[in-house]
Amino acid sequence: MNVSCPRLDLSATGGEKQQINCEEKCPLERSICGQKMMLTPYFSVPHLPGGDGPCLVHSAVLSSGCEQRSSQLLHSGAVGKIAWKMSSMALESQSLTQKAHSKDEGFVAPKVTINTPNKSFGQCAVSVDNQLTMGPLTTPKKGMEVRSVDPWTPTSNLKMLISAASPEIRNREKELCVDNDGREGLDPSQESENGDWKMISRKEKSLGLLCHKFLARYPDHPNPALNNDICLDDVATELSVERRRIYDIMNVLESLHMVSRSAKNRYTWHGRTKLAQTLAVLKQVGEEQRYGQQMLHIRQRLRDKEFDFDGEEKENEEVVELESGEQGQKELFFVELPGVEFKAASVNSRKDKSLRVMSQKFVMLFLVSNPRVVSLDVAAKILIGEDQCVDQDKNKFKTKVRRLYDIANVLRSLKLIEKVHVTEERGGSPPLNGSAPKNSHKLKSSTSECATKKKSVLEPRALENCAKNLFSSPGAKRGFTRHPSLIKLAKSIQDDRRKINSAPNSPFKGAFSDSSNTELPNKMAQLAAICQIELNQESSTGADDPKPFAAEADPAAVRLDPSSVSMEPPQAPFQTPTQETTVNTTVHLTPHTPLTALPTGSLAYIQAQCSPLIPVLLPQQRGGMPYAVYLHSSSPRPNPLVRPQPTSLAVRSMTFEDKTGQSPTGQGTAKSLPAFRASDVSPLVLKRLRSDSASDGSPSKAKRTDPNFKARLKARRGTQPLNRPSSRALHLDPEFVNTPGGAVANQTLEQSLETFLDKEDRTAYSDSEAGLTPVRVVPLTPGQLHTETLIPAGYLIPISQQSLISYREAQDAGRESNKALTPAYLPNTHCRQALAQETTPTSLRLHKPTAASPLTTQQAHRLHSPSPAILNFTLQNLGLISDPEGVSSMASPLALQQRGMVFIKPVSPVPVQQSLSGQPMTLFSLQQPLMTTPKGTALPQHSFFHTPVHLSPLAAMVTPGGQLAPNTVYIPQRKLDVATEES
DNA sequence: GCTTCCCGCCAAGAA
DNA sequence: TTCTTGGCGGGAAGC
Repeated sequence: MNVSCPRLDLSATGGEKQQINCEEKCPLERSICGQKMMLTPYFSVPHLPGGDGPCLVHSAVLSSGCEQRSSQLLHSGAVGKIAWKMSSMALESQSLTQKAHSKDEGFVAPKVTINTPNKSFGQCAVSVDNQLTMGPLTTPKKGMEVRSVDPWTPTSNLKMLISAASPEIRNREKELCVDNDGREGLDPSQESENGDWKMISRKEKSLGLLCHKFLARYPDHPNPALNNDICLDDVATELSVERRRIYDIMNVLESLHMVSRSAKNRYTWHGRTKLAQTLAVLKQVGEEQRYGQQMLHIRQRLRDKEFDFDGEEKENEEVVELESGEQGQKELFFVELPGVEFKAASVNSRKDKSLRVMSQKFVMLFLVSNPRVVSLDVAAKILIGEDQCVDQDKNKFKTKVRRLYDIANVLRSLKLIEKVHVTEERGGSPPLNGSAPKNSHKLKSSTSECATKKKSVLEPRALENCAKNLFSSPGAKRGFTRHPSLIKLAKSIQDDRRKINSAPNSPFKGAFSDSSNTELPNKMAQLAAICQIELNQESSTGADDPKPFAAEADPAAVRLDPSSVSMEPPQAPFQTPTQETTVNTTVHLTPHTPLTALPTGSLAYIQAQCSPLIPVLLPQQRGGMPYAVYLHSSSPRPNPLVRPQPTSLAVRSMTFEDKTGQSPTGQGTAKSLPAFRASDVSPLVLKRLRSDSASDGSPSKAKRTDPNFKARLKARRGTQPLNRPSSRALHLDPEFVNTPGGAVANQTLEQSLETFLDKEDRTAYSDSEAGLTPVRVVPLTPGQLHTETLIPAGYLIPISQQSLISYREAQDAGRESNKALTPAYLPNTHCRQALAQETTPTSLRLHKPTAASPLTTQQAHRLHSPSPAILNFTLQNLGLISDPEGVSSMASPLALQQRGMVFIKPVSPVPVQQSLSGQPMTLFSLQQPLMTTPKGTALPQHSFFHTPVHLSPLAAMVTPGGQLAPNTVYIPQRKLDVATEES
């Protein structure tokens, strides 16, 4: 059967945006809709709420079909400062062959076509046939829906993709196939009668999966010249769902301007062509709405609750939250894009509660939050506040959360956000008094989450990681971490580790076995040393260290996937403008940072960036997309910038990464902060904010062991925010805005950002001098992951090669920009040159440019060398990186030992330099001591394996005074925890 | 027990 | 009046 639907082949329109009469062009369409469709002309001018006028700032390049070219220009560095690269998920690029192929061509027709020569004529594959024979489609009635299981339909293709990606679903699909053998054509209602439909797992009927199916039908970048019309009836029929569900999807997609309502029951598919533009606009609007501010308030309240053991406080806080939420907040309606006419049916009647509006607001929260982790709870509160609902009750909150789940699921399908495990970083207040955390259920939830979800990725280590989380959680009561049963568990885990380490492929087997016996005591002794070191360091550098703003994670976070917008495989070594803008920022490594060589590996010790995660790069896996596996480190990490130690609570969360590659801090926060300090903000609020940030600089757990430090901490207690991610957190992917248009669109934002950054840094300094921790000092680098709050436990985070490369570029640019910076700004820059190429530990084989290669050697390194960002990220997480001015004591080999993290080559010892010549290097995650409470000062190093390497960034990093030592240094190593993707 | 979110009722509004 | 749209919350699956 070959159904030729003009909807899929309207190239005859010549690319003109014109009114298309279905009756003329599409017999099928005629029979289906018989109505005119208007391809959206891009003329109208949006009026952004709170804005002074039309928001055309971000619309310059994007719109209609110029994106592709713009993208190329941006990637080549010819245009703009921000290159929103379209990276792709390996899955997408590999599986969606048709889609990817289409993308390569720039524009493609909607994949609605069902051209299935081999299609079987089973009863189950009848959607199109039925359309042809049934005449005009009407609203599907219950029982009329047909399950489209034809293997050659787009939906089936999607199923294949999903099946390939998920063994669980694959198995389920197999079962379904078996079931359908005898009952093909059964519609959901019929199956329901038979019980089959209801037997289908709830997950398989999820809105996210449905959205996946829906998205698989259409290209990311449709040719505007073609008819990209969407008939809801068709979709509902072919996806075998009720239209109600389709509305949910469409509303969210509409909020992102991926679709636009063209007529009743009809939408026009825009794909991701406008996504970047939309996100840029939303970001701007979000900043205007001061969502970041509101989130801070709410988070602060939540943190206050944590410290307040009086449950009655809750009600009062609710009121305050509402007030704060209403503060300075303007009523926000649907944000339109230039040229996008909004035709929602009930836009005027329900817009305030519309799912699309909620979706936009939700996305805004990600865009303006730093880190881009948004708690559903917080989001719900904000949304409720906007609704001016004073008498909010739990029901309303629950309803809001339900809707947010719906939205989040769709956004996840779009790969704009993703759920992540977030370690509960209870920054604030280490229970010095030994009191138990108020939120014990969260602890349970976290651990449960860890035990279950991490299992899928790191199953062998699931329990271990959970235990590590427990021990690494500063927020958790220490007494708990010392509980004998946990210690016993830790030992058990260590035994397991020994077994793993004793594996034949472990190059350090002997060393580890030797040290295993004394490992625990030694580590504890080391921890004590760390306490002292960090305390000293804090004294010397103290508040000068850049601190992430609003680092606390909320209970449920979503994260934007770097590949969400892009379908292109990461490849280009071009520097993104966005990253260039971050040159002045402190080097903040994230899993999304480039795996480039370390030509100038600027390494900085960012105390606040310490996280319990040990990122392990898994380069070039899955279609060339490197992944980072985050393993929780159990070691006590000095984390002055972040709110104290994360509790070991790894709660399920979602991250929404900023795909703009822009630092949330740098933009959302930076831009919002000035307003914060404006006169319209009460001193109390400002103080709270500062105190909030102060928590970012909260001492590590190790520090807390110091009596003096405890006293200091105690004095500050109550003002320190909890860096505790909520159980419902979403994280926006840094790259989600990484689209060409977005780059241009955000250019303006970026330009204005630097001014704020400088301001903020200065302020931070003054705050530090005043005894307050700077609100925000760490401008995040593109694609960076806010480690202190965003701690995906056990997730494989795809790393865009592009972003990685971009990071390198950003660093380079950053160094140059730093030269021009005022001295006041420099201290917070934390960028330092290093003998990158010679010393960079790498997990990637260096690319040797050929004569024909247009790439320079440096570029080649950028492409294939390990990213300093990764290194920084890791080291920062481990607290091993020191800033140029910082005390170098932390960066001693001992510190490395204590952190238990090291970059090593499979064949060790070998100078890193050699590895750079083409030999692959592997990044290993070394296990951390489970015991987090340092009790001794003895620092036995003999138990550690040392890998002599030539001076590396690592070595340079650990060199006191920031001086590069031209000597080979020994990198202490501990147990090997070979983190592979399979692990 | 809590989180997550599917499901479908039913109301508002458009046709 | 019919149909579209989608707000809303019960309640169950899943953890």
